[in-house]
Amino acid sequence: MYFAAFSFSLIYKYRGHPSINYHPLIHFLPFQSPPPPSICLCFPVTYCLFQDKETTITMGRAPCCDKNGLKKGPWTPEEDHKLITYIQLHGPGNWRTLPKNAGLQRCGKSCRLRWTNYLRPDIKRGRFSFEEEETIIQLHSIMGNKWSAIAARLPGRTDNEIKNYWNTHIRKRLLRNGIDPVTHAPRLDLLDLSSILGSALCNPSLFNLSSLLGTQTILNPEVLRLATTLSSLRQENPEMFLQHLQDNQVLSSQVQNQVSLSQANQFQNTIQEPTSSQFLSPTQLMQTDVGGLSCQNSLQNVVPSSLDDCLVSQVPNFVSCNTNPSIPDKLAGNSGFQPINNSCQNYSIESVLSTPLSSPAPLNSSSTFVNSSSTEDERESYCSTLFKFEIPESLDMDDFL
DNA sequence: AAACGCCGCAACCGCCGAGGT
DNA sequence: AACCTCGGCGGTTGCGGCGTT
Repeated sequence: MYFAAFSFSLIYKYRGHPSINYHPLIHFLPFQSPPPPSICLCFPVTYCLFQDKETTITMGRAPCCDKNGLKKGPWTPEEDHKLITYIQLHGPGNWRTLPKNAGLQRCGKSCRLRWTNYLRPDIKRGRFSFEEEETIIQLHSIMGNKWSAIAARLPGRTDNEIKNYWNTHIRKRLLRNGIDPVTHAPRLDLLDLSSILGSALCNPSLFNLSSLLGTQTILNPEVLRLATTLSSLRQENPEMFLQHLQDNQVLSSQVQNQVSLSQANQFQNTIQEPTSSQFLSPTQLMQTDVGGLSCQNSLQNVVPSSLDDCLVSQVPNFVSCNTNPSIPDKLAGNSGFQPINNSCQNYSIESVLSTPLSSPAPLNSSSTFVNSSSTEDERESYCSTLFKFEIPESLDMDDFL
């Protein structure tokens, strides 16, 4: 297969060379036979601009390149031109000898990366589509950081590009939605759980501390400690309870209003019992923005039957890890969310907490994406819905992979 | 307008398995 | 069998762009 570049019409601002506008390779025409000489002449090949050192081979293959004196860093248009020209004529591969033959003072590895990640003619550039993003998320939930495998199912996208896109866009969006990008499960540790507790504690009919404490093996100890403290205060000293909530910044404006109302009524149970029609399904819960976490929303529109229900909806992956016999009935299974990792062998709170680059800041930060376009917002909303998918039990992972 | 800090992404680094000598 | 490179991969880095102050 031969390729010939025929258009440099599109402008590309070359990285590292702000003053140079070019695109190294916008279009290629496939040829079933060698391209006509006129096209070949457009890209004259410069052979062997430098002489390789003599390499003495005592065992194994000769070294691919001598790292001394080889250029590193951003590629220049001239280098791209040479590499493209050479590969047009000889095809990719044989990267060890390619730099020498192409007249490049680069390591073969660098040439291969430049070609596969940037210059290859079938690379699709531009923004990822919804479909591509959905595919990436779904494949990542199955394959993990197997970027090459994911890229193999996204024509025109390179593993490097997908990896970058994941780390810079999808990953952050998942975190902001309270979804762990490693396990694809909701992350309680990064949510504003104090708001949950504040909301729940404001409504005694909703709060089941004993059940919550039964989850101590899987919940953040700090959350449990806070829950215990608040529960005690609520019973013993409602005013101090309110103060404690405020000190811990656990009250949103809605919650504060609710607490004030409750306080005025001296914590009499004035809140109507919720009706089943008021409940959000787990799927709906997943679709709510973390900033308006379901339990927080409970004081506005929807009231879960208990804090447990809320937790169950948010923590499907913890269910299978539960070893506490006091909670399986509640935690075991009324979530419509299909956990990705049914096995908890390799899963732990620590693993979640140690997620690289993760930080609570982006999750609740409103500044990170202040300038996000509406499209970005749409993607975020859309992203939340991506976790509704289910993996068929019949799926043969070996075949799939 | 300048300084600063964050973000995105191309490129590099280091590791690994396969295979050549 | 030992040693080596190649090709591929995932993780990380560094720099230019850009928005904010």
